[in-house]
Amino acid sequence: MVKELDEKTEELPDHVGWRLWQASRAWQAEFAAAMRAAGHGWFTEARAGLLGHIERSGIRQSALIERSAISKQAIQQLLDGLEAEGIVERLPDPQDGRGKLVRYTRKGLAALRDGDRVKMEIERRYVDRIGEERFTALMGALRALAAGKVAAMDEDAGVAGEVVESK
Amino acid sequence: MVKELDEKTEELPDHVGWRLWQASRAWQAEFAAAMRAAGHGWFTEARAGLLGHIERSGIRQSALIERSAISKQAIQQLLDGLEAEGIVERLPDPQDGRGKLVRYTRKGLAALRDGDRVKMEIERRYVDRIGEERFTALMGALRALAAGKVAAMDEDAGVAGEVVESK
DNA sequence: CCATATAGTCAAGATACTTGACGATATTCG
DNA sequence: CGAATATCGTCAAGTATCTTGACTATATGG
Repeated sequence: MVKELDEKTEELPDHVGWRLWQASRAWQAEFAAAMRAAGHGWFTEARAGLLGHIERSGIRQSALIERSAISKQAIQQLLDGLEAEGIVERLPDPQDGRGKLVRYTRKGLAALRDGDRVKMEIERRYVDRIGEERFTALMGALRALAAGKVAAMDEDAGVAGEVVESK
Repeated sequence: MVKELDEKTEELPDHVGWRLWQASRAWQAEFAAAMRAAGHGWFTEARAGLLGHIERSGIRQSALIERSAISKQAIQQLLDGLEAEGIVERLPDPQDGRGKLVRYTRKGLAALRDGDRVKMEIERRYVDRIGEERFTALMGALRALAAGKVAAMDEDAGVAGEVVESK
């Protein structure tokens, strides 16, 4: 089944961008597969990213928009989908007649717990695979990279909107 | 303009999947921006990913499909776009009446050179940012992860093109 | 009260994929 | 040889994600 690429020794990419992409895709595929296996078939990457920004206690939709680097319309569409799946619900904000509160349903909270568990399992597998030391180095480098990216800005708050991104 | 997120100290994601995604996206954005700045306005992330698999000497479309983890139809659509932009051209394969050869045009080769230069520049910036040692550790860990993935999954023939090289 | 900003929605479209169906060519094998 | 089968590329249609523009409803600050 495996192709005999060896015969030609193709030079496949090995620069940092490719490696990051490759690793990121692999993680996402593993996570999504595990979530689907856990019965959360509605799970997608974009939704995962959004859910990561919704606190257990709920959040105002406008606040959600601020911290997710994508357009409010995109978020709305994602929320529409999640609401239809019964993961979150939207209630009117008693504090503001314009606003809405986004909250997990019970089903959503269960999914959240499974998500945390799956993440830990994947992380454990990663450590098994490459060793604790290497894994720590990986995380350190990735964190440093992320921090360095915003080193230009001192304001911690200003950073949040940018770094948080949608995922 | 700056939001006061500090007051709540939101716990932003910090697991390995998030970090990988974040780093991958940042790299791609940086690369695409630099390419567009270099006059290659047709450049997008998806196209970049595909172009990375096309050798200077050209490649059979079917071979391209094998090593790109997406469907052949998606690749075809990307190639359609690249062909329309004049980056690649498709010629009939003299060896196989069904097949086609995908080759860079002169314009495509120029873009490729710029791409290599940009990659090196980004890598240099990364090293400046987090230090040579950390960067080396990052690459080592990512390579190890990719290599370990092959051993871990065997039902993954579909992405053979992606992982085979890791040995 | 009025001007303006904010919260959310609706609509349309672009990009990057997917699956399914299909015709044309190659290969294998009775 | 010729028929079954596999491969190569294409066409068509649909999904997921994200965009911009236009709009309504509510809030806020002179």
